[in-house]
Amino acid sequence: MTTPKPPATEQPTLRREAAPTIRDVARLADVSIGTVSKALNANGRLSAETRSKVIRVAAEIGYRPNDLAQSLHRSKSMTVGIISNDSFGRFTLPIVEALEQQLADEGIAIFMCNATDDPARERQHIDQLLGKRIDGLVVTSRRADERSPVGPLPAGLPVIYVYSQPADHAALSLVPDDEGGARLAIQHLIDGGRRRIAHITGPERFEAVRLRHRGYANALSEAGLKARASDYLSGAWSEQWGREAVAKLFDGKAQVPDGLFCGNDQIGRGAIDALRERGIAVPESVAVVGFDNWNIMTEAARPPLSSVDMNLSALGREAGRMLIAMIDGERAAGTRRLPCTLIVRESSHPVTRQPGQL
Amino acid sequence: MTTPKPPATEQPTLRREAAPTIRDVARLADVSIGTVSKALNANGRLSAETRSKVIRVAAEIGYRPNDLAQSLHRSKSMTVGIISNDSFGRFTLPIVEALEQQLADEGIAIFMCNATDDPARERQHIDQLLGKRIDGLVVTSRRADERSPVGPLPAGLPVIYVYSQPADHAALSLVPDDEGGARLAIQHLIDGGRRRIAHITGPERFEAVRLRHRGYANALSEAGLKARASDYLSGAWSEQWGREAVAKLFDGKAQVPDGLFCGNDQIGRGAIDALRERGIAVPESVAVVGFDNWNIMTEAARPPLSSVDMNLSALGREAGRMLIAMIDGERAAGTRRLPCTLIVRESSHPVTRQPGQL
DNA sequence: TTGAAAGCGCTAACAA
DNA sequence: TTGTTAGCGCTTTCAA
Repeated sequence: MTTPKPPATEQPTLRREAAPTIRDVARLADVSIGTVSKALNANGRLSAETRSKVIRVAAEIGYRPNDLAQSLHRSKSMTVGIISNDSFGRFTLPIVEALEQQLADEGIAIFMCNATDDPARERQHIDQLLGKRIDGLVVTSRRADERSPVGPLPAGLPVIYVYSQPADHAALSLVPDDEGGARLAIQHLIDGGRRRIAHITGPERFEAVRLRHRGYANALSEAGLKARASDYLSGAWSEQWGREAVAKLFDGKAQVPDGLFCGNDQIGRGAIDALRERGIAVPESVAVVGFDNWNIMTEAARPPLSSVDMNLSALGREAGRMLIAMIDGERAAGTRRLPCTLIVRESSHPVTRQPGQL
Repeated sequence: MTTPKPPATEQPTLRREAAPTIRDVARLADVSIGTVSKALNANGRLSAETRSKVIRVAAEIGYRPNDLAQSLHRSKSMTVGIISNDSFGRFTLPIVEALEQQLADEGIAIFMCNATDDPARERQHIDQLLGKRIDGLVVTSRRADERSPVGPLPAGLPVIYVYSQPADHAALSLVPDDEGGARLAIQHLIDGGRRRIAHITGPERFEAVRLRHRGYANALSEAGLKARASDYLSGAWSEQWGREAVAKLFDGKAQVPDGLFCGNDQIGRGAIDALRERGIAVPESVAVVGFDNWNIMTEAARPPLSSVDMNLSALGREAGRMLIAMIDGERAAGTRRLPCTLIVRESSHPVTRQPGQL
């Protein structure tokens, strides 16, 4: 006999089963929905018996409250957005990582958005994030320079720029203290007995280049040393530029530097390579310090390269802390510069005495 | 006279204004909520007049539908999670970037989670993501090897492992075709006239090492060339190992290779450095090819290093495509290997003729 | 063409 | 101690 009803239209696709709801728990535990809520959120007073029964049933069927529904009610989504106007890279990464950890501990999830230098994409992402009712926004960048502020954003939405600064300085911005980092490097070189220190760095359109140069110049003059104009070389952020700059400083020169402060580790590594190829001993004749503490570079250099660490993880952690505070209602604005740290490796060991010796 | 009611408790904190709701639009446009919904979603039939009025009002007050509420209704959150059991690094990044772009185009946002080798943190993240009712999950890793599957996950939740494989092979996994990539490199070296090709690579506990070695060995034997056991050197993924391996292969040897296939670009660069320091011309005497096409390494090498590109962006894009398909109900499982590409640079230019010449 | 209302899953205030 | 219910903001069906 023929089937009276049409055959069930069986999908070849896997139908995703609906997640259990609080209603399911209530039915199975034979209590009301309100009771389940109380039991699971441990708020109202409830008999221990009922509570444990509800908890058991919930665990059995793998019940997990729907955050979407909760958020709708609490008008707090427990999510934040992080948007990069440049793709996530070497600098952004440690920041995001630390930030993520910090926020995860508070139960806040992160939406990751990348708008590679495309304002339209950025706008689109912001829109989407606002639709998702994020509780806060973090803006990062590949370089710490100023950028046009994101927006427009609803008033009161906590926003933090990390490794990035809004041109209008209206929001909180967390960046490394480049100038202080440079000072650390120079002070260290001076302490190691170096007296003529050159600075090989990147393009001057980078604020970091200007700030590090300032730190270099100030630290030198405070130590009574001269910062000669010819000892400052601005070029590309590359190993090749490091090598070229060494050629400029050393080839056919009677007076040469005994210390090199490089604007990043690639330049530093190029410089070390160039010095070695000239038979100039590092650190005996010339000490070299880089910037970024990018271990791929610092540890592959021969000898390993001392470098200034921007403590980007700390920057990320601080961003997380601040964002949480701001979500709780605190206000903050302006640029905050967090300290760098010097990591000493062989390339800048003192010439006169072993490290640790008097 | 004293104020009868207590002074308004003014918070020093910025109170975030509630976002406008559909109700606000309805009130201001003097229509019903249902009408607003119809007008904005362009579905039901409506007078053009009403529609445009609603749209205008919505724009004026900056109304943006609350995705949370929408999701609650549609039981689709338009979000996916991406979780890395290792922090997001050099390999994961291009994948995530491409994936993000792919999904953003569909209006899907990404939750980024990092559980650095901590199963408890991973579990916690998964929990959170399930609470947020993600529509899909992507698992990535710093290396493409097998890992214990994430979970338990609700049946039917689309899951893709990218640059990572679940040990149980129950889910879809997208990884680069390491073996094919190695073949490309070897074929290229052979085409360039090289006859004795050594393979310097990383630790054998990496599946990639074993697969690339297989590709190397097979490509050689298919070309009628011998893969000598002594020409296969497994060590660390470092420049230093590249240099050491060259010492082993060349120092005091009568018979030396004329081609070097390196397991990654750091090894390749170390090898090039070591060859140059021995006065062995690259590519004239020895051609070198690396793996990863990490431009920091390939372009800083002297000469620039040819390298196999794993097309991680393509991997990410494909993951995005597949994830969307799976969210739409498609099923997929098993390991899928995507092709690599060879990027030729000076380090492997043919010795007998200029490239492009017959 | 428009409005009213149920319901998505949850919380919290109030009633029993 | 437990149950009932309004409502978070939205979509959609049904009625007007």
